[in-house]
Amino acid sequence: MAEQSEPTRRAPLSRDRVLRTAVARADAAGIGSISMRGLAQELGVVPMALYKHVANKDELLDGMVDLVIEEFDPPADGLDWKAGVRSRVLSARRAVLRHPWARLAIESRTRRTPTVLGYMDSLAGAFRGGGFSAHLTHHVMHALGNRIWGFTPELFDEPRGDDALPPTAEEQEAMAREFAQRYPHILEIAMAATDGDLSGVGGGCDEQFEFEFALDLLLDGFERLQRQGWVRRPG
Amino acid sequence: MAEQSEPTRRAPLSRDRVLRTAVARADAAGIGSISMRGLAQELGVVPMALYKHVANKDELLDGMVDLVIEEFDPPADGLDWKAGVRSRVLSARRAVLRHPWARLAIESRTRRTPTVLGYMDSLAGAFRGGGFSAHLTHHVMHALGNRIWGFTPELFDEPRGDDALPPTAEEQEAMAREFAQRYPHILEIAMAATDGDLSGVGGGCDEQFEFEFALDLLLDGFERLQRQGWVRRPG
DNA sequence: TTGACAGGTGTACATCGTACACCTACCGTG
DNA sequence: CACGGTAGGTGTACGATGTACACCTGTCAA
Repeated sequence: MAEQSEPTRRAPLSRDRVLRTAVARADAAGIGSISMRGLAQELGVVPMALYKHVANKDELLDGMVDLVIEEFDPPADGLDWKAGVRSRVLSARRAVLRHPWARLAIESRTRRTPTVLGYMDSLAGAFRGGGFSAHLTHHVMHALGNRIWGFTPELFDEPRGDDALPPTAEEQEAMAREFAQRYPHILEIAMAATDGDLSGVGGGCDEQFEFEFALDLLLDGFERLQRQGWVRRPG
Repeated sequence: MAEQSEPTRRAPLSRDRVLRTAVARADAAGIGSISMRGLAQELGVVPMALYKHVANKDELLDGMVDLVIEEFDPPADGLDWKAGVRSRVLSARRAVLRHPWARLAIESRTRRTPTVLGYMDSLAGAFRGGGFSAHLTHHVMHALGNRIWGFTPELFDEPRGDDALPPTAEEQEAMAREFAQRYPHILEIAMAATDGDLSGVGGGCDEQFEFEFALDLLLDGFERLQRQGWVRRPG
C-alpha cells in the first residue's frame, strides 16, 4: 500500500527526460560514460525502455547535440553581418564549453537534424543579408567549417586520458633534451605561448584567444572578398 | 611433411605488417571494420597475438595514422614559406583522400606520436623560416587547425551510412517544399553550388575548391599580418 | 645442455547495442 | 459499462568487442 499510494513512484519517461539526463550525465562524466544501459539505470528503468523514446544510440547522441544547439543565444538584432556572425559563433562557443563532450559529439556525427539545419540556415541568412552572394556564402561557410560550432580542433591539446605515472625528474630532463633536438620549432612555440614557463605545456595555450584570432582573421578575409565584389568563382 | 616443408607457412607477424594490413582493410571497408579480432583473422592469427605488437587498439589506430602521415611528400625546397606550406598541406590532403578513414581517425585521436610531432615541427619551421615570430607561428598553426592534415570538417557532407529506402517522388516533392520554407538560405546555397541541379545535393560541393579557397584565405591573412609586423599579442 | 625470452595460443570475462516477445495500464468508442 | 487497441515498460537473449591472464613452443646464446 505504501508503495501503491506514492503519487509518482517514478517520473514517467519521455524523450526529453531521456535526453536531458544523458546530457547531465555526459557533462559530469564525459561522453564515454553514455551507454544505453547506464542511462537506463540512472532513470530507474530497464535498458530497452529507452528504445521507446529514441530509435537507437545514434539518435540519442543527435538529440543531445540538439539540446546544446538550443542553448545558443538567438540572433541579436541591430548588428551588421560581421558582428552578428561573430557574436553567434562566440555564443555557440560558450554553449559548447559548457558541455565539453559536445565537441567530439558534433565532430563525429553528420546527421543534419532540423535543429542543426536551422542554425546553419540562420547563419547563412546573416551572410546573405550582409550582401554576400549565395556562392560566396557557400564558400565562407565551408571556410568556417566546424568553427561555426564554436570550437577548433585543438592541435596542441593535452592527450585525452593519459594516466601514466608522472616521469621522474631525470627522465623528464632527458625527454626535454631529446624533444628540444627533434622538435626545435615546437619547443620554440611552446616557450612563446607560455612565456618560457614550460611546466604544464598544452594548458599553456589561451584557447579563447586562439579561437578569436582565427575567427577574426577569417571574417576579415570574408569582408575583403565581399567588398572587392567577389560573387562567384570564375570558370 | 608437406606442411612442415612449406618454407613459410605464414609470414611472421610484425608491428609493421599488422599496421599495413589494418590500413589496407580500412581503405577497403572503412574504419568501422577495424577490430582486433577481424584483423587477427585476416592475418591468420589468434586475436591476442596482435597484442605482442601493439599495446592496444588505440595504439593500433595511432600507428595507422602515422603510416598515412609518412606518405606526405617531403618538403620541396626553393619555395617561399607560403608556397611551401601550401604545397605541404595539399600533399597531406592527397594522402588523406587516399585513406578516407584517416580524417575521422585523426580527428578522434590526440596522441602526439613522433611522426605527428615531426610533421608539425617542420610546418612550424616553414613559418619561422618565412620570418614569422614564434608567437605568430603559434597562432597561425592554431588557425589552420586540422587543415594542416588536409581536410576540413565537411559541413555539407552526406550523412554517413544513411541506408533508408529512397523516398517516393511525391514524398520527395513534399520534403522539398517544406525544406524550402524552413531553410531558404541553405536551399539558395545548394542551388548556387549545384548550378540549379539539386539531384544529389551534397555531392554537389567541389570539396577541393572549398579547401583551397579557405586555405588561401588563411594564408593571405597570415601574410598580411606578417608584413604588418605582427609579432606578439599586445598586453 | 640449458634456460631465457620473444612470439603465438586458448580460455574467459565484462560490457555493449539491440532484436524480439511479452505484459499492463489506460483511453476512446460502441 | 465492456472492449480492444495502443503507448510504454519488462525480460531474456544474442552476437560483437577489447583485453587480462596463464600457457605453450621454437630459437638462440651461453
